[in-house]
Order: sequence, then C-alpha cells, then structure tokens
Amino acid sequence: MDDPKALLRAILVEAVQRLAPGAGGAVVAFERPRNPEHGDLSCTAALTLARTLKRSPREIAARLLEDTAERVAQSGYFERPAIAGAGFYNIRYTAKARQAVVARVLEQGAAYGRLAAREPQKIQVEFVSANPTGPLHVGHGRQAALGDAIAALLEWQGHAVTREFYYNDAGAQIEKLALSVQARARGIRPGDAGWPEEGYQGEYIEEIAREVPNPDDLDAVRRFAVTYLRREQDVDLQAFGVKFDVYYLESSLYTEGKVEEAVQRLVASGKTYEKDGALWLRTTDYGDDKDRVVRKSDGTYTYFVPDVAYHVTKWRRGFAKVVNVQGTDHHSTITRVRAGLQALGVGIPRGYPDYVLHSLVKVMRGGEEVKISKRAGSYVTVRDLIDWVGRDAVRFFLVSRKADSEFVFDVDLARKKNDENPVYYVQYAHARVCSLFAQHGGNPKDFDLTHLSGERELSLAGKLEEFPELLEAATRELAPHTLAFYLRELAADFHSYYNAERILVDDEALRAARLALCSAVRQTLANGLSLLGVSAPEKM
RNA sequence: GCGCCCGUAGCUCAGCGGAUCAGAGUAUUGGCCUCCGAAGCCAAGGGUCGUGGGUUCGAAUCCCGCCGGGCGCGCCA
Repeated sequence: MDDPKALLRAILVEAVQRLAPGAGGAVVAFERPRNPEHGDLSCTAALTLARTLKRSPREIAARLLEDTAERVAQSGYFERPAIAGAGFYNIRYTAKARQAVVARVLEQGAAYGRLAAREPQKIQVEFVSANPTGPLHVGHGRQAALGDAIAALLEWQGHAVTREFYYNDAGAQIEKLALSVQARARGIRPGDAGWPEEGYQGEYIEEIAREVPNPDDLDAVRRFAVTYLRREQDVDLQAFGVKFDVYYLESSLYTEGKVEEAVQRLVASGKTYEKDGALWLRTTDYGDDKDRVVRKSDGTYTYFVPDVAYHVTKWRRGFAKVVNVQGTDHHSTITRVRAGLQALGVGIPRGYPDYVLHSLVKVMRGGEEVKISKRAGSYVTVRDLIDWVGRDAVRFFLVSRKADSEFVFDVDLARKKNDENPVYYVQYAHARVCSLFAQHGGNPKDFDLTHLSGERELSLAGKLEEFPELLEAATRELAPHTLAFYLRELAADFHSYYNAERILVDDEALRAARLALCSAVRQTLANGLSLLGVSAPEKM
C-alpha cells in the first residue's frame, strides 16, 4: 500500500523545487494543527521560503496551491488543499485515507509503528548503572523506566540496541560497603566507636552482616556483600520488567589494561602536563572550565580515567551512537568525558556520547514527602514504589514527564483504581475493546471499512495515523513522555467515541467495520504500552 | 561566586527548530446508565505563560537583566 503522506511530500517537494530551485526538500515540513478546522496536516514551506524568495508567504503559498492542488486531490487521499492564515498550506485526509489507516494497523498488528531503519545502527543505551552498595532508589527507577523506553523506541526505529549496566565493583565506595558490613557483623552500630567513616547505615547492611560467613576476611566480606546486593538489584529490576544485555564491570578496565592504555594515549596526545606531582589533562581545550587531574600525586587515577576508558570500549565495540541515562547530578561529567575522548584523537565524534539527564523524583504520600525507607534508611527504593502501586503504575508515571523536569510521584494517585489515575485510564480503554470482542464473539474477520463514515470514527482513525510519526519524533528527541501523552489522548478519543456511538449495532456490516476500528485502537494502545513496559490487560 | 536545568490554570504537567498556542489531567460546579464495563462521557468556571527590557510584521517559544527553585563546581566516586 502506498503511503499517502509520502506521496503528498513528493508532490510538494517537486513544486517547491520549481519555485525555488535551490531549496532542499527539508523546507517541506508538516505540522499537526491543533485546531481541527485547519485540517490534518499543515505545510509551512511557504513561510520558510518567504525570506529567501523575498516574497510574501501568502503569495508563495498561492503559487504552491495552484501548482499542486489538482494532483493532491486526485490522489484520493486528500481533500482539495487550502491556504490559510499567514501562508499555511492545509490538507485534510479523505474518508478513504482514514479507512486505509485502520486497514494498515490491522495488517501490521504488533508491528504497527515499527520502522525498517533506512540506516540501521548499533546503538547502546546505558542506564541505571548503580553501584552495588545498596538497594536501587527512586532515581534509579526513573532511569530504568526512561532508559528501557528509549531503548525500545530505538529498536522500533530499526536499530540494533544493547542495554548496558555499568558498575563499580572495586573502588572506594565498595571498600566502605565492606567495612560497614564487617563492622556490623562485629556488633558495631552506626555512631558507635569504631564505625567506619561515612559508612552505609541502612538496615540492609545488618541483613548482609547476619549472613556473611567469615567477617574477619575483608576480601571475602567485600565479595559476599557485592554479590548479595547485585542479586538484590537484579531481583528488583526483574520485578520492574527491565532486562540488560551487558553488565560491564569497572574492575575489568583495570585488569584488561584499558585504563593504562587510555592514560598512555592521553600522554601521547601531548594534551597532558605535570603539575604539583600530578598528571593533568588540558580539558579546557575542549570547553571544560578547568583542567582535570588524570593521575593523582599518590600515583592512582581519578575516576575520570576509567570513565574515558569505558567510553572508548563503547566506541570500539562498534556503537555508532551511545545514550547515557543519568541523573542531573552527573551533569559536569559530560564535558569532561567528551573532552577526554576528543583528546585521545582516535576519531570519536565530538558529541559522543549522548546524554539524557533526569531531575529528582520527590515521593509524596498522604500529602507529605517520603524521604526514608526502612530498608535503605535515607531514601525510598524502587522496591517500595513497586510494592505500593504496582509495576505498571511506576513505569507509566516515571516516563510520563520530561526527563529534565522534577517529578513529584504521587503515591496516593498511583494507587487509585479509577479514572483519576492515567495508567488505569489507558489500560481501561484497552480492556474495554477486549470486552467488546468478548461480547461479539471474537475479533471481526470480514469487514468493509467504507462503512466507517461518521465524523467521530474518522477522527479516531486519524489519531491512529499519527502514531508512527509520533514514535519517530519521540525517538529523535529521546523523549518517551510524548508517547505517554499520546496514549492518554488516544484513550480519551476512544472513550469519547464509545460513549457517543454504539459499537455493537444490529447492522452487521456497520458493526464489523466499527469493531475493526476498535481493534485497531486496541492494537495501537497495546503497541504503545509495550514500548513503555506497561501491560495491556484484557480484563481489569 | 561560577556553570547547567527549571519557573505555564488551586495542584501535577504538556506545548518552546516563531506564525493556526493559551492546552491536558486533576480539583470545583452542573448534567448523562431500563441499552456495548459509569474504572466512562458531556458541559461550565479558572492563567497579563515568574518579572523587566530587547529583536521581529509576529514571542510562552529567541537574546539580556532581575527574582525564585533544583543540581553541580575535589589530586571523592
């Protein structure tokens, strides 16, 4: 089946090139007018061209219209276009085009919205990357929800995606963990004499301490504690429905000589210098506000070095694009890591890697902020959230906001099993369609979509048509929250339609066509929810 | 003090490569089930888009100042 929008674009690009021979096809851009009176698509080419052509947008639009109106209308997919406002070229889909959308969704099924990438890339998304020093906190939850959704979106655009978890299994934090567990095993409690400096105080330390077989062997304690907490994090991630392809150990960067190699390359690049007994890198040459220490005067490396070495492995492993999902508190590392990669001079692109930084999550319950949990002490855990509101609500809520906005997680709202809760609202739309099938006796097999002629059903079909391009934009912006908003809107349109029109009418042909539309809605909801890692229940 | 991010309806937030951008949900108020799940729908009220300038034919959107909030600013990781 041909793609109406691609056809429209081709016609307009051709006309634009006649009008402005130098202009690229990129000026043919479409907007989705909010006001339905302005049609389904609005081409802004005339506005964009006004400056270079030095003519009024309306005049250019009129020329475009004259040149293309006939062909556009003849396609059968669009009404005759019209010029409006400052010079917008407005297009409305015909009933035939909308009916075709329903057919397309049903034909493609679980693949509706997927794209066969024109240029498939090997892409890595690194997220969570929590050190094994305690249970995952809500910030990790936000990263897990965000990162997994971004990875899924990239896969849907046809890319080969690796989900990766990087963790520090050897540094000072781990040492502190081992000392804390050891102290606790010897009966020393936080605040007592002999309690390690800045030791971990959560109750989980006590649990580990109770089970550690040989408290006097610090190495053994360290290994035991790390294994214990890694296992616990895995259980939580599994409960959250997130699965990683690769767990990358920081220690391997040392044992495999990658850290040493990175340092040697940096020195060879001529971008380093010695000062005060330490080795520095001129990161200021790459936009950093101060130079950074590579090797401390005591001979050990700063964390910056393994960080750079780690990103070199990403590049060497063939990841053309890397997305790191982290909290905004890691902001300063961006410039530093990129500068380090540039200084190596191994051909890594300037903006490598990409970052998605998210702000804090504030958990509210009973009108008050929750700041502590029994198990972890000073913070709320992912496990707490899942226990309180269920996995679906946690995942949907955590991706339903722009990453860089602070997020207030309203536990009471997420617990509600009614219309106030957006997760249930969307899932309910899905279950409602399933319930229609149950009453009808299954999914309709034979249907004639030309019976879909009402304004409401055609507009609902139009909403389905937006899905693929919405996913494309969400992926480009690395912004899964737009998908959460879309699903809410689609559910709203469906509920509205359902209340206005009876689906299971006596007229068999009409009934079959309407059920086919509902089926397409269900499919689209299910596809969108699965991208967010949220279930699409048939009954609730 | 410096850097980055944020400030949109009572509340939680979309919109920010300029034009067709004042939006959604929720809360409040009033309607809709003898009929497909009312876990739903329809409608009303509610904002000089933090503030003061600037650029433009046009600014919530771009630029600058200020106010308010968040996060960074180690030879810590």
